[in-house]
Amino acid sequence: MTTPQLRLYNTLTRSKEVFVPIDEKNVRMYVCGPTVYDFAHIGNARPVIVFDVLYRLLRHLYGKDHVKYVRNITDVDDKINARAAERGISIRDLTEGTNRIFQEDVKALGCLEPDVQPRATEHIAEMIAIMQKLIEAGHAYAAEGHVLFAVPSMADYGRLSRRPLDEMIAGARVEVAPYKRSDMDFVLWKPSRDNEPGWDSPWGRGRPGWHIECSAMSWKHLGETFDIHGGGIDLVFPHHENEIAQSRCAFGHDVMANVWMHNGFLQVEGEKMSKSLGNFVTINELLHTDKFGGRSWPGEVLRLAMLKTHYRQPIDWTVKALEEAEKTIKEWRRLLRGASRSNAKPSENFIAALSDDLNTHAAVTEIHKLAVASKSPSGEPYDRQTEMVGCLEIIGFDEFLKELPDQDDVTSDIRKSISEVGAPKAGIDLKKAGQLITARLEARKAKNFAESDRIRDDLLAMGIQLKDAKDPVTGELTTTWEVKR
RNA sequence: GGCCUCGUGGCGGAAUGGCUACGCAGAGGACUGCAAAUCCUUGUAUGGGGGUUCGAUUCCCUCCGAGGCCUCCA
Repeated sequence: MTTPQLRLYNTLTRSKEVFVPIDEKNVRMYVCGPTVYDFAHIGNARPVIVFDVLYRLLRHLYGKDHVKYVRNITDVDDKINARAAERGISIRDLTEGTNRIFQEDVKALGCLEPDVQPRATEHIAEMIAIMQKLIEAGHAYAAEGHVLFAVPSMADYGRLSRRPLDEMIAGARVEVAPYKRSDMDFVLWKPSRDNEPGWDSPWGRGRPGWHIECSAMSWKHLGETFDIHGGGIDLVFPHHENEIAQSRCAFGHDVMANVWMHNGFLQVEGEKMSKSLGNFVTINELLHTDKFGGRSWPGEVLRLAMLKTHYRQPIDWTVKALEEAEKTIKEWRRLLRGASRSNAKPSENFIAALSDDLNTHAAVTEIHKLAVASKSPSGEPYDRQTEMVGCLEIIGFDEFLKELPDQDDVTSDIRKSISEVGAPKAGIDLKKAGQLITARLEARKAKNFAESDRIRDDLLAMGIQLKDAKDPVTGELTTTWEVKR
C-alpha cells in the first residue's frame, strides 16, 4: 500500500514539509486546549475543529491505533481564580462546569475526543520535575518563592517566533520584577497566598505558570519529543516559544515537536471579535440561542463553515457564510438519501487535498465534484455516493451520516428538517403530516388537482413545503418536502 | 518601532511560470397540470508601478491597502 505523502506547514521553518513521523506506529500530536474559566467562543472552536480533521486524517493514513492525540485542559489559572471569586463558587465547581460545557460544545461540532485530555492540576509532580531539571542544568533559578526560566541561558531562544534574543531584551517594556535576573525571564512557578490554590513544592506553596503546564503534560503523555504541536497563531509567542525553551532545555533535545502548526484568527462580520464590540459569540450561543443571525445553527453547519477556509487563513465568521454552508449540507443530504455507509472510502483526490497541508477547502470542492458526478445519469452514482460518504467521514460528519434520510421514510426527513429549524416549528404533527402527504400524492396521481392543491396549501400553512419530482427511471410521481422557515 | 501574514469575479474561496478551480448569488434553457424543487448551459476576477522571463496572477523590488503578534486572547 502506498501512503499518500502528507505535507504540513511548519511554523518553525515557515514552509511546507513532508511529514515523517518519529514512529509511524505511534504518531503523536499535542494541541493546546482551553482554559476553563468561561464558555468557549467560536474562535476557540477553530483549532479544535482543524486539529480534529488532522487527527482523523492521521488515523486514516497511519491506522486508528497508531495515532495519539493529546489536548490539555488548563484548570489552574489566575483568570479562573478571579472568575470563581466573582461568581462566589469554588474553583473546582467552575472548572468542572466549564469543562463539561466545553466537551458538549465540541461534541456537537462533530469532534472526536482526543485520546487523552490531561488536566494541569493533575500534573504538578511532572512540572516540579521539569523545573528541578532546569535548575540543575542552569536554565532556571529560584527567587523569592518563584522559579524563573533564565532566557539568556538558551542560545537559540526565539527561533519559533523569529525574535532575536538581543532585540527582545532591548525592547522589553514590561515592568520588571526585582527578583528577575533578566527582563525576559518568565515565570515557571509562583507563590500562592492562603486564599489562592497552591501545591507544596521545593520552593514553598505555590502554583505553576502558564507555559510549564504544557511542557509537563506533553512530556507525560507523548514523551520528550513528539511529532506535531498545534494551537492558535497567537500562541506562537510567548506560549509556544516558552514551552520549547522549557522542554528542550530540560530534556536536552534540539526540538520539542518536529512540526508546529498554527491556525489563523477568526473575525466576526469583518471585525475583531471582542466583548466591547458586542460581537463576541460562544459556541454554545450559536448552537442553542438565536443570538447570531436570529436563529440557532446545527453543529455540522458550524463545522462546514469553519472548514471552508484554509486553517492558516484568517476567517470571517458571517451569517451569510453559515447560510451557505447550511445550503450545501442540505444538498448533500438530498443526494445521499438512502446511501449506504458500509464500504465507504474517500476518493484519492480528497485525500490528496487534505494531505496538502490540510487543504479542507479543496477537499470540500472534491466532495462537490463527486456530488455532481453522482447526479449524472450515466456512470456509477452509487460509487460516487460511497466515496462522498467516505470523504464526509474523514472531515467529521459522522452524525450527519448517521441521520441520512431513508429513501422512503416520510417522517424521518420531516423530523430532521424540524431539528434544523429549531423549537418554534416543532409543533408539527408528524404523523398527520405524513398521512396528508401520502393522500395528496394519491390525489395527484389521480389528477385530482383541486384536492391535491388543497392539501398542499394545508401543509404549507403548517410550514411544510412540498417538492414534486418524477422518478427518472420508472417515471413514477414522487414527493419530497422540507420545513420552511 | 520590530516581526509576520494577506490583497483573485457580485460574494465566499482554492490553485498555478503558459488554458484561473469550486460553491453561493445572477442569467438563459429544460422539465412540470400549476407552485416549489430538480436538471442542463452560461457571463464576470488575480490592488497600482517596475523588474526577471519567450511568457507572471504565480518569482524579485516598490507603492497603496487590510490584518495579526510583540500585553498568560485560539
